[in-house]
Amino acid sequence: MALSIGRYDYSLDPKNRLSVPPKYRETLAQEKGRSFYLTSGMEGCLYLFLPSQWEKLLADDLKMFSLPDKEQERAFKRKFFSEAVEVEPDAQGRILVPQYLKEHAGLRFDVLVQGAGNRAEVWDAKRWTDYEKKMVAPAYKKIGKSLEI
Amino acid sequence: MALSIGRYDYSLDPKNRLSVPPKYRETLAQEKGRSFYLTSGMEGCLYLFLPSQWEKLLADDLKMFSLPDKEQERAFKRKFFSEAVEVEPDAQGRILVPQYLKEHAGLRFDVLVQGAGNRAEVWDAKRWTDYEKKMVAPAYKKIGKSLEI
DNA sequence: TTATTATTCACCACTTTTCCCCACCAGGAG
DNA sequence: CTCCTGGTGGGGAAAAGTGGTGAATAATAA
Repeated sequence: MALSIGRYDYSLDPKNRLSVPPKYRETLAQEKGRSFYLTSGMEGCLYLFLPSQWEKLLADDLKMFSLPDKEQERAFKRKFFSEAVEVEPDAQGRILVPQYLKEHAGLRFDVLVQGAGNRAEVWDAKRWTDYEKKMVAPAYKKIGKSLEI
Repeated sequence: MALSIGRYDYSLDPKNRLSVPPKYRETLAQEKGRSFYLTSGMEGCLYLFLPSQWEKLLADDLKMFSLPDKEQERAFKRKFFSEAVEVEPDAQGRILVPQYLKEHAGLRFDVLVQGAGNRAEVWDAKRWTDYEKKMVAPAYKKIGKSLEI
């Protein structure tokens, strides 16, 4: 399965359109579906999945949906499915970001699209730099002691 | 089978007509039946099924409803099925919400139609935000920690 | 039964939003 | 320089959301 890597700078235009890196679009063209799956992510970003990545997520990770407490399970599913959308790039390779996801990620004008392995992530530029300073750098230093690579 | 995802804002008009998202209507058009199935749901919302989703519910021998207490199970099934209606969208893509279901979900003017996997759900806007604060956020926090995403 | 009132539903109409397409500009390669 | 690719902006056609009217049907009263 295709791995999402790399970092790309884009701008979100007044119509909430966001360019997707050509490499991702190429990969998309080789897959069955024609749309990405966009949804809210942790730490205030958005997750962007290829169809194959999305399928895998549903098949593997979400087994944990089955919990003893069905009430909580419903609550989690509601958030998960309601915030996800299918987004098909236009002829220029741009996807449309729904208003509620734009707000979730605090997207303004400068936006980052970056690979994160089994998905890509969409970040507001400022939010990313803040997050990197506060979380990524310290964590990198700390967990380095127990990582093999 | 079609997975219901995404979030859409609509208004319930004075005649209790409610728009259905175009994507759901497209899917409906590709299925055998021409009607959705609408009934009362848990936590004060309404469930909206595509024909295929509804069929699956019945085909799985109704195991979704299974409870330790069989009398309670019967009681719940009775409510679920007696309150279910077939609703066919009109030329503008709106369905008619029966008065008793409107009351069950406390629908006022601002209404949400959102995907929940094996169904879509109809929520009063205010009721959803309250539910999200009280139930969704805690569940997400709890379950999210163990998820890889 | 008939007349009258209420309700439903198909159709029409208006406004806003969406989205498809074209155009422009910048940077890099040939 | 010229061609090509990729990012960005905008205009206009089409679709979507919403409200309303009137005919057909049902319900009720005389």
